[in-house]
Amino acid sequence: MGHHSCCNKQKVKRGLWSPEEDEKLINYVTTYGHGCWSSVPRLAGLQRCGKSCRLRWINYLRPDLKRGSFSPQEAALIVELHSILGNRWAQIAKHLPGRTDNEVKNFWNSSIKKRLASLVDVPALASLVDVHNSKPPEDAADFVSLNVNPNTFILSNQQDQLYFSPSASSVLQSFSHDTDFKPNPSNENVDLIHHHFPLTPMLPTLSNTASFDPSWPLIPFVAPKHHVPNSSNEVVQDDKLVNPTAGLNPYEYGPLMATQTVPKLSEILQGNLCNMPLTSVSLENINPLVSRLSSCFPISAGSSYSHDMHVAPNQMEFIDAIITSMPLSSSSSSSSLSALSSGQYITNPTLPSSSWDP
DNA sequence: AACGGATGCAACCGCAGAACG
DNA sequence: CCGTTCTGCGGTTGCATCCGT
Repeated sequence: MGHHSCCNKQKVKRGLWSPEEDEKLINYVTTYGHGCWSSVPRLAGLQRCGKSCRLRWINYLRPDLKRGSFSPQEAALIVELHSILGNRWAQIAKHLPGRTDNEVKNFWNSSIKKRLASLVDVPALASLVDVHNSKPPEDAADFVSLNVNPNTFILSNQQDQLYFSPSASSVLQSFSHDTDFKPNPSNENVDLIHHHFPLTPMLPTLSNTASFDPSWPLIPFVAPKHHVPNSSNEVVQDDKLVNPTAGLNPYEYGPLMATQTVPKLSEILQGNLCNMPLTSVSLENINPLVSRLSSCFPISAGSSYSHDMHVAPNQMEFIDAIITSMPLSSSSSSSSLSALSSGQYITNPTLPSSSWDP
């Protein structure tokens, strides 16, 4: 293996840094700034390459580093951000003050991944990890849903991402019960995570099989006024969804009861879009998503836009939150919806948009 | 106590893109 | 423009430590 160009010019030391080397680097950088890293080792009196100095400073010596164990809140935030950003550790680390990309990456690989692994059966996870670590072909299907618990993981070929359903919140719980973790009461994200993590949605799988995940939070639905069951296997009891696996179109029934299971986000979105009163999104803009979703579900999207349908306020909040919390939402809700419909993003519906500031 | 596997993490590598001359 | 250098990033490695036997 060849070394970096700056390392070939002179004999450089490698491996762990000694306290003396650290002191030299700290003294130099705090006094003069790093400037051009390639000249730092010479000026600081270090027999290291500039790249090594930079890495040591950024990952270990910087005064603003937090160090120490990750808090459960930080862990939850990492899981959340990873579900959105994938392995873009530098981007994730920007949301965690005092943490480096290297630290976040190591934490993910050593701790979170294992905890998530404990949530699913081992052979399934193995295939998941293999798939996730490989680059999907360009022409692959938009989604590769894994044959585990389809509500637990979903893979997108757009960003090589692993998505988690709210069942992943048990990861957070596992961290909370871990005595290694030191809660950080000053973390301003505590409330955010506590309240919003359980609401993390997932993108739809390309499956029209009815499904549900008992861990999904309660998300109320309001049935269309005029709905008439159109197939023999649609069953309504007391105007409430009883069991999505019984062949129902769960988005057409409601409200759900606390004791009942809740459908996938795709079903939720379908229900919301069908009831959408066009307050914030035009039909043109939602068409890509509707057409995609309708390809998965046996209803006609075109015939479902009815202005007199009931729309619960929290339904619109839910959809609006999804739309506005997307990274691209500030420029174009159309592109955001397109991105969602093509599987590019998964987002926390109630995450404040400020969290996405670059 | 000794050993070996597992784990955590600092550090390195190669690559891509930006900056520079 | 174009070649070179620098910077930043993600993947990987290697070693110290931990832990179970």
